Amino acid sequence: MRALDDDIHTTAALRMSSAGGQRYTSSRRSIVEVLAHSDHPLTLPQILALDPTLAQSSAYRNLAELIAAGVVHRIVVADEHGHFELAEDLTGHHHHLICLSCGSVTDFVVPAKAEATIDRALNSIAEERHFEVEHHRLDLVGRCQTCLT
Amino acid sequence: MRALDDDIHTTAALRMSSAGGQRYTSSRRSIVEVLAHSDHPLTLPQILALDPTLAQSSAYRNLAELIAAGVVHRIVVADEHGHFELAEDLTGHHHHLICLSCGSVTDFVVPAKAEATIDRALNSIAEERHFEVEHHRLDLVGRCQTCLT
DNA sequence: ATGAGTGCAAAGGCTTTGCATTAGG
DNA sequence: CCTAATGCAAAGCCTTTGCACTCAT
Repeated sequence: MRALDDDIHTTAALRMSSAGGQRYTSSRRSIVEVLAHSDHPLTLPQILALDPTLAQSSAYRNLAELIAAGVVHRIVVADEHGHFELAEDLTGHHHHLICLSCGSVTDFVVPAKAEATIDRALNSIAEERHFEVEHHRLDLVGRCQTCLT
Repeated sequence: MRALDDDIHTTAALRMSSAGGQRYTSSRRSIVEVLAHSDHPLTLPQILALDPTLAQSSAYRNLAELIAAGVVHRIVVADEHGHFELAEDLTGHHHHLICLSCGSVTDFVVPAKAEATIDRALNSIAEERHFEVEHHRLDLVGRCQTCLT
C-alpha cells in the first residue's frame, strides 16, 4: 500500500535534485520521515512537535521546496494551519474526513468502482468546460467519532 | 433552479432573526444581493468592488453573521482570500472548478446519477468510520479555459 | 571557496477585534 | 431610549522574507 521508507527517501532525494539541484538534507529528510509515519496530514506545529529540532521558518521553506519537487502536497482545510502530506503518487489516491469541531483530518479511500464513476463524471464536465484537470478533491466535512462522544 | 430574489431575502431575513435576533440591514441585504447575482463564489475584495459602499470590516462581520445564520457559506480554495457564496439550500447542490493559475472558482453540477453513486460511497465510509457528515466537497483543481489559451 | 541551507527576527497579507459613533425598533 | 450595527484603526495569526552564519561539496 505504501512504498518502503527507503524508497520514499530515495524518490524524494531524486525529485529534489531534479527540481533545481536541491539537496536532500537531514532536515528535509526528517520532514518526509515525519509525514511518512503519519496516517493523516499534519500541520506545521504538529510537524515541529514530532521533531523539535526543526526550526519553523526552515520547515516552511523546506516544505515549499518539497512541494515544488512534487514530494509533498499541501491541503487547506479551513483557515487555520495548512496541512501537509506526502504526494499521492507516494501514498496512493485518497480523500479526507474533515472534522469541523476539532479540525482533525483523516484519510480514507473510496472503492475503485465508485472512484471510477466519479472520474468519469468529472472528466466529462472538464471536457465540456475546457478545464484541464490536475486533480480532484473529494472530502467529507462533519464531525469525527471522537468529537461526537 | 434558484429561488426568486425576494424569496432569498425573505429567507435570509428570517434566518438572521432566528439565529440570535440579528437585523437584516441594508448592508447585509446588499451582500446577499451581490452573492445572489454571481454565478460563482466571490472573495471579499470582489464583494466590495461590486458594492463600494460596503466597509471591509463590517462586510467581514456581516458575512460571519450570515454564515452563522446559514445564509452564506465560505469556501477556502487556497491561502489567499476566502470565497463566499449563498448556502446550498438556497442555490442548489454544486461543486467547484478551481483554477490554479488565476484562482478563479466556477460552479458546476454533476449528473444526479453520479451524485447518487458518490453519496452512497461516502455514506458507507462515514458509517463505518462513525463520522457524522455535514456535507461533502468535490472540486476539480486545474487550469481554466481562459488560463489555457 | 562557493553556493545551498539554516535560524532568528522582522515583515506581509487576510481577517478579526476594540472602541466610539450611528441608527433601527 | 437601548441594543445592534457600523467604520476606522489597531491587533492577530499563519506564513514568508531579509540577512548573517554555517555547512557540504
